[in-house]
Amino acid sequence: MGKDKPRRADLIERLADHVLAHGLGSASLRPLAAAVGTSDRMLLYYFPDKAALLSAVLEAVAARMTELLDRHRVPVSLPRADLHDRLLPFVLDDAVWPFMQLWLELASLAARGDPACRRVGEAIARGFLAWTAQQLLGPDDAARQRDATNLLMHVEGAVLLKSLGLGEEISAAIAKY
Amino acid sequence: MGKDKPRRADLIERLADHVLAHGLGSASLRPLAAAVGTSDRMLLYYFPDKAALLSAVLEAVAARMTELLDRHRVPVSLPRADLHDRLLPFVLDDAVWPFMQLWLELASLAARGDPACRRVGEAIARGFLAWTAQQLLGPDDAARQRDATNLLMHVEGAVLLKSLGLGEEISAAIAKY
DNA sequence: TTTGAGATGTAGCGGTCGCTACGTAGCATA
DNA sequence: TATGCTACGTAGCGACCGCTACATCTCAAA
Repeated sequence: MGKDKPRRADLIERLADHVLAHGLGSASLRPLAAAVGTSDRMLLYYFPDKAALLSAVLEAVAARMTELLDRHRVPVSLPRADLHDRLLPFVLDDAVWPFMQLWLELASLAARGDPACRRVGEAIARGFLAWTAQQLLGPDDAARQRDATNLLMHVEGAVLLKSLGLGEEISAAIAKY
Repeated sequence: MGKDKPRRADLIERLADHVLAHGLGSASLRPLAAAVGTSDRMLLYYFPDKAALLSAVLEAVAARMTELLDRHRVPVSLPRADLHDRLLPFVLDDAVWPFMQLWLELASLAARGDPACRRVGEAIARGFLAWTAQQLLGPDDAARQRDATNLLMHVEGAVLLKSLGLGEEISAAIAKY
């Protein structure tokens, strides 16, 4: 092992770039292949089928998201309001926004029953939840988990509203939260 | 006027049923036509093109959503926590869930730049916001608007998390909110 | 030098997509 | 009866979809 794997891993990373930039909706084999300088024929040589390819790509995206979150971690526990004030600008930041766009698309497809999107999306969500709970001040784990869930609800509601053009209303509202 | 319009209006309502049930992702002309007992040929007879058809259908869906909200309105103003406790079960209810699925899809497409989804989605969101602010107790309009935005962020974050299978975590968390 | 396995190009299959050309029933009016 | 408009069926176009058959090329091992 370790000989032909690099080619495949390299493909996955570059495909992840394209999916983050353009979404799953325009992730057909031929455009995808063109974007990474190969052919649909070769994508189906390295992956059994399109679903397997997308699963691999989505897992790579999830890994990047985890890395982004870890880089944003602070070594101390924070009160809920303080973590909220850190987290909300993070998810609305331009650098993170492609992930949030894909995150919305995952949620939309999962809501319609797509099993792969449901699986990857739920894993990311639970990771996000654990990341949040771990940095939260609170009397016990259960309380931190509840606070983290509420915090996440608020933050991801902001993502949804921003995608619909309510960014200014969010800015006006969060100062008071 | 008023002669051939009924046929078109009837088509829109039945198409709205199908879009609510199956989403925009599977809203191709031929399946859509089959679902309402006609042909793609006739859909493009009553509508100039697919985009116009979907715009009309989405506006019909928005009208239904507005009607649903109005039926859920209470004649008194409520504190934020009380309105929250009314609103959250509403959006997570099975009868409303098809609207929320479509709502997520709209947000996802709007985030990628689809102008029709952005327009309809933003209109629904602002309607939702006004509906909420109007039922909220508060010192002035600005404060009610801020509270309504925050409440909406929380509630729509719940929609997103539920679609990914975090329904139980939400139930556990909202009791403490 | 032969051989064999991985890597790649070419071409195309059957299907769905949005959309259109064309013909023609039905029916109200002149 | 002749005309003309609305409503609709049939058939198909060109583009794209996921996927595959088949021939070939490369290059290292035997």
